[in-house]
Amino acid sequence: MRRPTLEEVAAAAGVSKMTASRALRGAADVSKDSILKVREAAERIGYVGNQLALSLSAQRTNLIGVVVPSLSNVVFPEVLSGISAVLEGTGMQAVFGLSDYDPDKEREVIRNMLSWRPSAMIVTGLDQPDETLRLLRQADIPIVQLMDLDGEPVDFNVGLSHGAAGEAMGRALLTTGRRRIGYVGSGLGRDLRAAKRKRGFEMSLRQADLSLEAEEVAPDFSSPSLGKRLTRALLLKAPELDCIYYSNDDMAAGGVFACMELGIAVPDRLLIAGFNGLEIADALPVRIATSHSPRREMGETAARLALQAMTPERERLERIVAFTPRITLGSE
Amino acid sequence: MRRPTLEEVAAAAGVSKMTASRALRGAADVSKDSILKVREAAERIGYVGNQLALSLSAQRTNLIGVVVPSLSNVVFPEVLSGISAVLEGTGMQAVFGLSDYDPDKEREVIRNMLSWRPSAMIVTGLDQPDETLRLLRQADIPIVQLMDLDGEPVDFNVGLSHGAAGEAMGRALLTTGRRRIGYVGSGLGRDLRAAKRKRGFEMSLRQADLSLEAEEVAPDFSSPSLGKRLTRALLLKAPELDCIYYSNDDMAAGGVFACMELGIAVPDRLLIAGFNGLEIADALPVRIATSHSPRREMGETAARLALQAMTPERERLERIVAFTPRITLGSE
DNA sequence: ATGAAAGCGCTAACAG
DNA sequence: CTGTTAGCGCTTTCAT
Repeated sequence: MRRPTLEEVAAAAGVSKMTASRALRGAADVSKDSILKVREAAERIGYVGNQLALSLSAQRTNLIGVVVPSLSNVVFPEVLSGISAVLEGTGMQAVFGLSDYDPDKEREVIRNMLSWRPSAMIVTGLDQPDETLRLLRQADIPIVQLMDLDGEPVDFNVGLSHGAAGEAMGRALLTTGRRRIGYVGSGLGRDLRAAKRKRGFEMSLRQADLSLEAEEVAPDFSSPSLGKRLTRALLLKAPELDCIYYSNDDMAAGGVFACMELGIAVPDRLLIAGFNGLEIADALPVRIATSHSPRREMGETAARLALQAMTPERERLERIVAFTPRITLGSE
Repeated sequence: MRRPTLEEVAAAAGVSKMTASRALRGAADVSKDSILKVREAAERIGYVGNQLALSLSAQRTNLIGVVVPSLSNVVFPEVLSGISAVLEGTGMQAVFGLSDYDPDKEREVIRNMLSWRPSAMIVTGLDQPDETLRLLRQADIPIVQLMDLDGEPVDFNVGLSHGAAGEAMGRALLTTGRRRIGYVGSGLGRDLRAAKRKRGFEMSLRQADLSLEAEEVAPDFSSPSLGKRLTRALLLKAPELDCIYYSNDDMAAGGVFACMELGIAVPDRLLIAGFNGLEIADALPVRIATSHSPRREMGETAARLALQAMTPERERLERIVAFTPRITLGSE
């Protein structure tokens, strides 16, 4: 049994398809009487409009495609929440896709999304392969590239420079007098932004004629457990470190736990530095240093930009919106 | 400039629209030669199929609608990852929506999704208002209700009984000899499943002629920080507690942090019990009790069920798939 | 204020 | 193996 169509609503209300269509969309130039009859009929029949037909006919959709690498890292759910919140009530609707940090998968996800003819796309990062970029350009819709800033955007760009963020953290840590510095990270092969932070960090050390004394990296996904394990391994190799930089706060939290178990005073003897400014960092019994990335704001900004870029206002918009993470060093 | 259509691909390849259509979909009964020509033409022109037209014409979509209350609680991203993973490669595509724990918003999100004519829906919980249930039933597609088990499902149901989970945790804690028991929770007004766990937990206490000695609840969203604050408040009111049950592991982690700062030995002096079995519980420097909920598996199962329910196999499927969370008490 | 006609881009069904 | 015809359910455009 098929779902009721607009035609059936119209018949039940005793008007034409067009009048029914206008009435339901709240268009001007429809008599109060028709509106009432149509609304009533639609309600009674249980009519739910068909967006497929609507979008095909109107030659536009209310869809904004959003592609993120994963949902396992809390950062991305937060970005998505920001996007959702801004879109709420605008009539536009976000559609999410996951790339699993895989460029091929990302390309296919994007291709799939484009086949729904979204009115804009928001994608993570600037490092897409050429073919993916070509797909996006040919779509001829506003494209927002999100999170990163170190590269050439296709269209719009909202994010922060991870290279600069790593460098800034390095300089900040050096001001505290720390000199024996180690690094713990994970998934640098796929998490290009974490890798950029590490490079920036190392550059700041070089400028002070220092370098990483020891590092421990794993290909796995980041987690407090992994951070804890790698920290133990690192401290075994290099017990005299007075500071460790982590690929992110999840890993850094694990570092804190390792230190608690080992009886190492944080931050007095060992300073722990992460990235993101996650909620958990606030709750920990000791303070860590971190860069607060405005994840939700970046999502909100991207969504707002996408909306504006669909209007004539488009030409007057800034193509690049740069955020700067705020560094806190904890109790030091 | 409009995007190229199938017609243009066909023209470029020197065949008819239908042959082009068949060639691109890899249908049988198309000559090798046509396939090659069409593929080449599509590639050259940069053709991306139009799902709107496809779905409208074929009278079916490859969409599965998924509605969850939020992405802030890591549990839901994990569920979504499970769903995504199962759908990968099946040609079906998940579309996510957020209800923000608001029944009205949930209804509108579901109504919106249904207007895209998804082939199945997966929604969180069993406690939808009648009107929402009516919408879902009238859609005449497989409906999977997820996470919860305490209630009457519309169609299919995958989850666990939160009442039973709370009760089981209560009984387990009692076997450890704890008698002075407190509770810390948040958002029980909207998080109906957490409220069910609390009720089950209290029931198990009553059966041992006990009751909660003290409790601290807040309307906010759960987080380690909130758990820490409420734990401090609770211990001020009731310092002799030997056990605290939390609405979930995020809150329980905050409880651990509070105890560390207060110098309270966990679990020796105070046993901390949460719910979910989150990754962070493993990394903490002390052990907490928790119920391990198979979140990813529930998502996978729901997706698998939705897929099967779209086939003739539908009649032979179990309507209810019950999971039982595994309880671990930590070092006790 | 309302309606009729045309068409969005594709596939199902039938013919060749 | 390939093409033709007839929609899918809606909106746009043009009449009235």
